[in-house]
Amino acid sequence: MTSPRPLRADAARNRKLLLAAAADEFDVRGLDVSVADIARRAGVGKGTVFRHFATKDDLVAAIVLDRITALTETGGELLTAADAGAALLEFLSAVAREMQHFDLMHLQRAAEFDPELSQAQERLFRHVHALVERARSSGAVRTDITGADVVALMCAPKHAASSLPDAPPDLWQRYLAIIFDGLRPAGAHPLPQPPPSSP
Amino acid sequence: MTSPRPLRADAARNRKLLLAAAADEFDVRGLDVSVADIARRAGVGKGTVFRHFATKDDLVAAIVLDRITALTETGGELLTAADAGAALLEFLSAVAREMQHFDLMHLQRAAEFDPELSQAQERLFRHVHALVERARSSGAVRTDITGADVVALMCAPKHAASSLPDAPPDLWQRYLAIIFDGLRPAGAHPLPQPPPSSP
DNA sequence: CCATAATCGGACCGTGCGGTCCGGTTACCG
DNA sequence: CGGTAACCGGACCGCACGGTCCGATTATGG
Repeated sequence: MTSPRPLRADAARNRKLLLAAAADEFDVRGLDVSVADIARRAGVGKGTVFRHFATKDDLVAAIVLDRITALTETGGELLTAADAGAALLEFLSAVAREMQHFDLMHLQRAAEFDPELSQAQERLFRHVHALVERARSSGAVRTDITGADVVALMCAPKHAASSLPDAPPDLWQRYLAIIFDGLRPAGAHPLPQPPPSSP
Repeated sequence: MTSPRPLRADAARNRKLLLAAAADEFDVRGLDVSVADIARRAGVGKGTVFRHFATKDDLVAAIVLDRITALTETGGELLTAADAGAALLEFLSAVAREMQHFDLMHLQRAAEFDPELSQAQERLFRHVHALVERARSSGAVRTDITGADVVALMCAPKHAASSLPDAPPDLWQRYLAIIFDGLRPAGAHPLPQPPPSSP
């Protein structure tokens, strides 16, 4: 795809270092760490960053693309699991684990001008819809929610947990459990507002 | 408190214009609109902004303080409502309506160096705890959640809704309903992870 | 081992931000 | 109505960021 020439050895190594450093830094300190910081963390000059990724946005796009792809794969495997409800829960756990500080808003904005990322996003959302559909028809989740609803709520557990200072790193599991209980059919109350149509 | 001298007429007017313009701009375009934009929107020079609010953070603190205070008042009134469960739901609706783009993380960071804001936050959280306690002992919400859990989840509905592009402005009601169903005792599954201790 | 082409890295640039300053203006008070 | 103190606003400053450039360096193929 993007390999008209086999990268030189040190170049390939630096690229990996950069991706790792950037992923780390983004996860810990948010999306607006400076490129200089990332370069320093990778033990590399700032110019090297821009040789590999023309712009900072390209760098975050590369990382997000990796994670989206990984999640899509996970979702694909879970599509054939026996327990559809457990599969959906497992998938949402994977999202929380993988997405750290990236939430949908960032993804949407990044995908807006990157067709590759946009396609990856679409593939992921298609899997979410399928997982939800299976869980719905198996009776594991209520029938009045849609895939788009789950997409919207996907990042909520992680976000809720990290909005508290000094939160233990696994607290998101608690909020995923609460939200997932809200998705179950048992004791469900009718929902106001129609489901969103977009994704 | 902060009135050693009664503000001059035009100064008071400009201050109000500024607060309104800033609140608007923050809600629509997020927390990082430039001070210059806010000034222009208020029909005022940039210097005037800094005369009224020594720093940009002070400006957002003033707005957040207003909203926190309003929410605290709402919470206080709801504490004497007949239906404790409905009161909690109503309160969470008020939060979603009032908080727009401000989530807890911003609040925490702003409160860190502003004792007044920090106290206001504490008062608000105390009311949340009380509302949750009442709802719990009336059987409206499950017994294994705490006030801190609700604090963490407070901003989730709005955040989930606004993570979708082209979402209708009231979509948060749908996600509040889902999450609130997750807080009910009916069909609740045991929760992993202990509740957070912090707020 | 050398020629060469690709890569490296840090000095450098433009921009836009938060924040300061001061001459001109305007509201208050006697 | 005049003196004065407060306020207004925009020119200005320093800084940090994303992004560029080019001389030094290094991996690679013959």
